[in-house]
Amino acid sequence: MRISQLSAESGVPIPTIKYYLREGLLPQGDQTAATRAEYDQSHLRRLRLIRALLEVGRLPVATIRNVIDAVEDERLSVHDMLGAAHYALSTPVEPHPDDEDWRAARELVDEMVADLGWGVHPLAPARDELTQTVVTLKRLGMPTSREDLLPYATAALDLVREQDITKIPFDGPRDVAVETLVICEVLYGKAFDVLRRLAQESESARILDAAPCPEGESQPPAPE
Amino acid sequence: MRISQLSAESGVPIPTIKYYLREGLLPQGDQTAATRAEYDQSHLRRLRLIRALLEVGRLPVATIRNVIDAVEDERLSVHDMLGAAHYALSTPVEPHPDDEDWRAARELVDEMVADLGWGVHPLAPARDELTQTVVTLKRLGMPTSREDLLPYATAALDLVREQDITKIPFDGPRDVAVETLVICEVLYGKAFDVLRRLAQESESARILDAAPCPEGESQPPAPE
DNA sequence: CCTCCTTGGATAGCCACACTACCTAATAAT
DNA sequence: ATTATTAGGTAGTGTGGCTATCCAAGGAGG
Repeated sequence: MRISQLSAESGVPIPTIKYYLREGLLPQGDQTAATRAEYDQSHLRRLRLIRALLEVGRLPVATIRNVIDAVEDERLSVHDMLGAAHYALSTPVEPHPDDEDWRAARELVDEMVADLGWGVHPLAPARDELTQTVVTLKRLGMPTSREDLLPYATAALDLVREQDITKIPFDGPRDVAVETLVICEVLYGKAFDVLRRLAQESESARILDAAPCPEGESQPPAPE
Repeated sequence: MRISQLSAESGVPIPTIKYYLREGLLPQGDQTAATRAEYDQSHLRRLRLIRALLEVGRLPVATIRNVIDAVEDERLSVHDMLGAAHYALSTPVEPHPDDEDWRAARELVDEMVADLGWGVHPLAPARDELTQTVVTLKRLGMPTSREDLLPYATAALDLVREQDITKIPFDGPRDVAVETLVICEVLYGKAFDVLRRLAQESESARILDAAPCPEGESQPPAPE
């Protein structure tokens, strides 16, 4: 398959594909001559993954490249490869260990993870991310205790255990395993996020409809 | 409080504050003279909210303005105001009703929402967002059925019912209600997202440690 | 063999976004 | 009177994700 076909089947313009090639998101095609390269289904698949992470997951290109680099680093065990993918997926946050709020929040996070018995790397960047979120909540006047966070943690664990993790083929080829993991994290993450918004709309409507506006016809969301 | 104090207390540079004022994210201060305006705690509070939505929630400035416009539109009932906030928080997605995959996915979404008995507006943009996600999952070779989605939906509803919604003061002043709702959606949403990643790391480590690498010392996430 | 089209490769430009710098005139504080 | 600060405005900056243009090398049809 040549680049024009790749473009036609994926819906991604040729210059954009070239850009992804330059950026290392897409592996080079099989170059048959100076001005001819052959692409295959794996490229199409990769391209679709890239677009999904960009458009649905809103991940920056640099993040996607980090994930891909981890997949293609043959020296890594599957375990470390998945770890690298997890690391790449988290938004880096610089810690403020000298800030009192930060230290308290970090302690809360670490204690909760420990109490739950989660086997998470002590330097996992997700710990910093969660810490940052807890600090921000405090600054916004909604201080968060372990009791506030625990229901979210157990719900997350349930979903991961019973849904996400069962979908990941740990014994298959390594690239498929990471790809599935990333898809689960990003796309099912998005799905959950949207479902949460839907549930919140439904619940707040339910509560307010105890005393609704006279002719309960709420105006539809005006398009812009 | 003058602008310099506002800047000092929030950590936001003065030019950025001016930018937010221009963009309508921050209400004008109480202008006491041509070159003097007074700001108060509400401005500080709003400023912190803006930064939280920008930095933790990664919401675009335009989205934040939409939320704020809804709050400040006195004509809206609390119900409609919350609806507007929900609408503003969703990423717009243009529907493709002529696409076969899209129609099937949309049907799946609508049926699921109906079966759950959720009182969601039929034109709610979140329906489109979820549809888009389901379509993308299919394109990536992970077709999604209602059974796949349901556990996420019920978990979302549980969390909203027992955590988020209980935090929202529906009977208080309207701005506080929306503000709390937005904080819940964005910040607790972020917290859940991170917790999910932590849970996933923990679970995949647990599975792979059945047959780990010889000296199970996984390398820490290399800092860049 | 000649012509034309596509491709790979490279450079430079574009646009949106979130700021950031600079300027001016008015004023408050000293 | 002098100095510092402010509101208000315009213009510039840096980053990110493309997009446009150019060029030379093939390959395919005639």
